[in-house]
Amino acid sequence: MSEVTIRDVAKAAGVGVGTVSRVINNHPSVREATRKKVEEAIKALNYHPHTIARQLSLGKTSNIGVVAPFFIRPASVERLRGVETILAEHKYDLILYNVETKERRDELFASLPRGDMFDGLLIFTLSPSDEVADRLIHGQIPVVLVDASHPRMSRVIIDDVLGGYMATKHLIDLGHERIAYISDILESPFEHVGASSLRYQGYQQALQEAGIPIRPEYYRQDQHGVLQARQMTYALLSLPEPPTAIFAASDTQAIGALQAAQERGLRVPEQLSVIGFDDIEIAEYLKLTTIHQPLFTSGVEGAALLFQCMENPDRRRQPTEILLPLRLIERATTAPPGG
Amino acid sequence: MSEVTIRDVAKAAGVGVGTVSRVINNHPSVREATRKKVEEAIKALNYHPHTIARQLSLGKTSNIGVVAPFFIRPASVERLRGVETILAEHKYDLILYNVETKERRDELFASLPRGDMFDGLLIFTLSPSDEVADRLIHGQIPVVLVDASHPRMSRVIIDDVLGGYMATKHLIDLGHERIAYISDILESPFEHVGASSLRYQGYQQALQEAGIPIRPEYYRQDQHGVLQARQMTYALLSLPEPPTAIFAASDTQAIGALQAAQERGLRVPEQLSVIGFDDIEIAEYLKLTTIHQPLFTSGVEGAALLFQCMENPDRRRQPTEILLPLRLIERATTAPPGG
DNA sequence: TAATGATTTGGAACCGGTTCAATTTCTCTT
DNA sequence: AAGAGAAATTGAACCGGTTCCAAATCATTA
Repeated sequence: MSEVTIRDVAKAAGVGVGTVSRVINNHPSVREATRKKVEEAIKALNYHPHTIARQLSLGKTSNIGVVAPFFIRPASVERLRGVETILAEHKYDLILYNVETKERRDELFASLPRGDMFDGLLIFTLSPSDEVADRLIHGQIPVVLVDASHPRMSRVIIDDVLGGYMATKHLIDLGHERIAYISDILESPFEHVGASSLRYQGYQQALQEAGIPIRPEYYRQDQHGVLQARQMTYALLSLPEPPTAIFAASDTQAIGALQAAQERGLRVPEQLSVIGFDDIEIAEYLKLTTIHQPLFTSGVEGAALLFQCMENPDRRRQPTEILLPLRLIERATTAPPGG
Repeated sequence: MSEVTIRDVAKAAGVGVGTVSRVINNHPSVREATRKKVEEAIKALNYHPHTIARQLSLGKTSNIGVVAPFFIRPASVERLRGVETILAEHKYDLILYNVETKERRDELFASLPRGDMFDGLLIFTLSPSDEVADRLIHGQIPVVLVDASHPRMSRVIIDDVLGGYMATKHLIDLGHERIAYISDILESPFEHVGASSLRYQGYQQALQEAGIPIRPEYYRQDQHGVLQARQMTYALLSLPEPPTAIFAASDTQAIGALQAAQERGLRVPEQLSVIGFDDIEIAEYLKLTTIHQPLFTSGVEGAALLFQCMENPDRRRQPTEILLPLRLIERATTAPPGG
C-alpha cells in the first residue's frame, strides 16, 4: 500500500498542495471548511508525511546525534538517559553512534561535522584534538562535549583533577601511604586527554602535598573492564610491599579490585581499602566508597546547552563551560590501614 | 562555509552532475582522467554529499530504528550492543527510541510503521497488540521483535515460562517449599503479555508439579528497580511464615532482595536463597545464582534477522521465530534451606 | 577514411515535501 | 451593487541528490 504523497491528497481533496501542507503544519490561514476537506482526504488515504522529504525541504532534521563510546561504561548509559529526557521535551529523535575502535572514531569525526543528519551533536567522553575541534567548530551544526573538553568548545565537565585529588586525599586522611592507582589506558586511542589521566594528576598532587613519594609500581593501566582491573589488582597485591589502598579510575574497575581482594582472601576495608569513581547505580549496593559525579545531570545539562546553541547562534559563538560538582561518598570499602 | 552542492562540484570540474554522482558512488563507467578531475574538485571545495537528499532520492536511509523501553536497564544495553555489532558491519546507523510512558509508546507505534526514517525496525520487550501488529506487518518496512512476541511477526525470544520453571525447580530441588516470587508489574501498561507474567506461570507450574501449594502472599509486584525489590523483600520477610527462597524476575530485582537480606542480618544462602534472571554483567561478581539468557546474542540475532528480512522480501512474509537457550547458572546465593 | 559499436557524458526529470509570488475568493463599506 | 482590502488558495520553483535517455566521444574494423 501507501506511497501516498501530498499531491495525491491534494487531488483527492480538490485543493492545491500548498493548502495540504498548511493543514499538516496547522498554519492558521486555512478556512475551516477547507481544513476539514483536507483532513478527511488525509484520513481516507491514510496519508503520513514523508519525514525525509520534509527534512530536505526544511533543512532541519529534528534529530540530534550522540557519539558515545557507551558500551564500555555504564556511566554513558546514565548520561544518555539524561539526554533523552530533554530530547523528548523538544520532540527530537536520537541518532546514536557507538565508537569502539579508533577507525570508527576517525571515520565519524570526519563525516559528522557535515551534520546533515541532525541539527546538533553531543559528544561523550572523547576530547577532540585541535584539528578535529576546528572542523567541529566550523561545521554546520553546534556541538557540545559531555565528559570531554576542548577550550574552544562548549562542554559539560567535572574537574577530574580535583576528583582524583579528593579520592586520594580521602585515603591519605585515613592514614594510608601505600596508595595505588589503577585505570584504563591513559593514552587511549579515543581520548585526547582522558579523564583517567587527569585523575592521575590529582592523585599525584595529593600524594605530593602529603609528602608521600610517588611509586611507579603503584600505578597500573589496562583496557577498561572488570577483568583487567582484577588482574591489575592481583599484580599490585603480589608486590613485595603491596598497597594498602587502591584508587580505581571507575567504579567498574573498583569492582575488579574488590573481586581480586575477595579471591585473595583479603578483607575489605580492614586489609585493603578501595575507592572508585562515578557512583554508578550498583555502587550503593556494593557499599563502595566512591567519588560521585552527576551522570544523569550531565546528560540533561549537555542536551539543554545544545538546544540553546541551536536556537541562539550567539550562544554558539561563545563556548560555555558547565562544571558539575563532585562529592565524596563514604561507604564501606575504605578505612584506616592496618589488617 | 559549505553548502557546496553536487552542481557546484560539476561546474568546478567542468562536467555534468551525473558524472559527479557516478564518481561519488564509484560507478565503473567513468574515464580515469574524468574521475581525477572530479575528485580534485571535490577536495578543493571540501564537498560532502548531503545525506538527507541522498536518502530521499534513493528511497533508502541506511538507518535502522530501535525501540527500547528503559534502555537504562542493563539488559537493554547488552542487547543494543549486540545490535550495534551487526549495524557496524552493514554501515547502518542507529536511531534509538526510548519509551518510558504509555503515551510515548502509542505515539511511536502510530508513527513508526511509516518507516521513512529507517529501513528496518527492531522492537525490544514490547509485545504489540493484534492491532498494532497488523499495522506493523502492513507497514513499509520489516520489523523484528526482540524479547517480545507476536505469532504473526518475526521474533527473537526465550521461553520465559520455561525460565520461570527452571528457577523455581532449582529451588525446589534444593529442598525449598516456601518460595516467593517478586517481579515488576505483570500488567504493565507497556507489554501485552510481559516476560514477568510468563515467568510467573513457570513458577506456578513447578510448584504445582511438586505438589506445593501456591500462596498468594508469596507473590509481590512493584515497579522495576532495586529499591522496590528491597521493599517487597522486606514485606515478605515480615510475614508470619516468611519464605526461605526468593525468585526475582530480574537480576536487578535480585540485588534488591540481597540488599534486604543483608540489612535484616540474614545470611545468604544459609538463611535465604535468592535466584535472579538474566545474568547481567555484575551477577558474576555478586555470585548471584541466576537463569542466564543470551542478551548480547539476542541483539545480534535480532539485527541479523532484520537484515535478512530487508534484503529478502520472502523472508519477511513468513515470520521466523528464533528461540534462544536458557541456562541455570549456579553460584553462591542458593542452597538448601535451614538456617 | 568512413562506418559501426562500445564507452562516457550531459542534463532533464524525479524523490516528496515547503514556500512564496500571483491569483482568486471573501468580507465589508459606502 | 461596486470597489477596496483582507484572507485564502494555487502551483511553480526549490531543497540536493540519483537515474536514465539521448548525445557525444572513443576505439575498432573494413
